[in-house]
Amino acid sequence: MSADPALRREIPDATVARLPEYLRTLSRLAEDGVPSVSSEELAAAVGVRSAQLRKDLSHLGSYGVRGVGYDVETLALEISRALGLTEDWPVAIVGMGNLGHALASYSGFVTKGFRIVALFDDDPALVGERVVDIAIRPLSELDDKHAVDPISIGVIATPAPAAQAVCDRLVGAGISSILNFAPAVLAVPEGVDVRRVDLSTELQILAFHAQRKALAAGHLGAAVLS
Amino acid sequence: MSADPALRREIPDATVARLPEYLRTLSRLAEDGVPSVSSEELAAAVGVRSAQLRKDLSHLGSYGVRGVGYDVETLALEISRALGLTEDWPVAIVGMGNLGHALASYSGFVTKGFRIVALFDDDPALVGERVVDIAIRPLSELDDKHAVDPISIGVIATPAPAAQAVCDRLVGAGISSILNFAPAVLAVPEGVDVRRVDLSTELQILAFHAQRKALAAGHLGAAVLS
DNA sequence: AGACGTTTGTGAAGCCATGCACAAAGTTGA
DNA sequence: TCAACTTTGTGCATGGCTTCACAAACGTCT
Ligand SMILES: NC(=O)c1ccc[n+]([C@@H]2O[C@H](COP(=O)([O-])OP(=O)(O)OC[C@H]3O[C@@H](n4cnc5c(N)ncnc54)[C@H](O)[C@@H]3O)[C@@H](O)[C@H]2O)c1
Ligand SMILES: NC(=O)c1ccc[n+]([C@@H]2O[C@H](COP(=O)([O-])OP(=O)(O)OC[C@H]3O[C@@H](n4cnc5c(N)ncnc54)[C@H](O)[C@@H]3O)[C@@H](O)[C@H]2O)c1
Repeated sequence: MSADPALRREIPDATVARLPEYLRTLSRLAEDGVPSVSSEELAAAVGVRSAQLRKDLSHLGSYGVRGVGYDVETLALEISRALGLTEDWPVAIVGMGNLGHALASYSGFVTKGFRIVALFDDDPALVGERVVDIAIRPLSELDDKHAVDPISIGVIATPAPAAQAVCDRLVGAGISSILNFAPAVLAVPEGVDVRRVDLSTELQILAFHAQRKALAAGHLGAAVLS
Repeated sequence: MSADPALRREIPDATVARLPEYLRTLSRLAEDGVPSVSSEELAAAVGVRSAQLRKDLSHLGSYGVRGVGYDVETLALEISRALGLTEDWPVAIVGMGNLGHALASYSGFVTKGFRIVALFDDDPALVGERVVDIAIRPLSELDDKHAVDPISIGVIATPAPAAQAVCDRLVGAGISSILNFAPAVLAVPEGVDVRRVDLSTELQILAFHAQRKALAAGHLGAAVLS
């Protein structure tokens, strides 16, 4: 009678980070009418080793069939459940500048259980504007809004100097999952989860490797060999 | 006479990923006129352990002074050099939709050696439009453009189905560093570096932890104990 | 029914990253 | 000049993740 291992065991962070990619690939296969895949095929499509894929999936339970592979629909459903995507996650975006607008009008994540329910910005010029049918409100209305329609995830798309203050408000309103686009480190109480997406960091990592490649190709070592 | 260790030794990926954050924090301290920091202070500001900070920095060389700490300006410069930010990195963006526009008009990364030199989009309605003084061109002009003004880093902001084709063109033009915003796994030849930024993945990881917290708080275990 | 080929699930080993603890190295003050 | 204090740089232990390799499990074909 032991239920879903996803809810009992601990799933390693590294595995959780890969599950969305597995799910996306499985969804595409399902659309294409593919009924089942082997770990080898799926791993190739995702760009990981098959052993890693199998170990990752083993943390969710045993949904494969030996000698055959995995049923695409079943596996997709199980990953969705493990990630919590069978539930509905109301999202609020704070900071409706360039990025906030792009995020709000982005249809990509509405499809997967994430639903934008509120948009906030303190600029009077923006308050009242409607984006995808949701009116932008001042952040001071967060609590009211929150009372009517709960918010699970807060997205911060304000400039960096405002990020901590915005974060504090979100946490104060009981939101414990935050996605931060501002280049700032946020201090939050225990139990609150912050993930950061940073453009600049990604470019800098690319630059590092590009430099290494340039040095390796151009002048080996760049310095004397001795 | 052994030169800059950053160029000789291997710097662990995990360290490279943290260097941009150290650099950002150091830049802020420099602006505030802070002359030096201890590993303890800097680590606290960035949100890591001081031991980890010291080990990370030790991969670049020995730029601290025992009993004192690190000179803010010097350390910032050394990290910049290690990351390759003392050079200039010309960037091209492909796909000037919502996200592409936001990226192009984002001033945040122009400041750090990254310079947007070309914008591409195949939509005739967009071609010719100027964003931050750069005209949008069709992707077919990539090679010409490239010949005149070299491009080091390509940013893909097209829909997922077009991503692989766009990627192939970029690689064909000799670009070996790619930042991909489309939810697609890109196949590239060896030596080409691809990093992906995925909104959806980040939200799904947040959802996973939110679900775990909800289960832990609400009904411990959710299933029978036996 | 039984043998054969295929693929999963997982112990075990190896690898990398993190955290600890301290000697070495520097500063300050007497 | 020397002792006391501070902080770095690093050897070592620890823990987690990845990869290997294979027995167990399943389907298929005769
Ligand atoms: N635009 C991009 O492509 C991009 C890329 C990566 C990161 N970022 C980061 O995302 C954030 C937003 O970028 P952007 O280009 O959209 O900036 P932006 O200036 O266009 O928009 C910021 C918005 O936040 C609002 N705001 C400021 N303080 C606020 C507060 N206290 N409460 C509520 N709203 C507030 C402003 O009114 C403005 O509308 C920045 O931190 C930026 O560094 C942007
Ligand atoms: N908008 C967001 O906030 C957001 C967030 C996360 C990820 N993304 C991803 O970023 C990508 C772009 O998102 P968007 O909202 O800007 O989409 P969009 O539809 O607004 O823009 C896509 C642009 O790409 C262009 N394009 C299509 N095929 C092309 C080709 N072969 N060559 C050159 N240009 C081409 C189109 O003409 C269009 O202008 C998508 O993959 C999306 O999933 C967007």
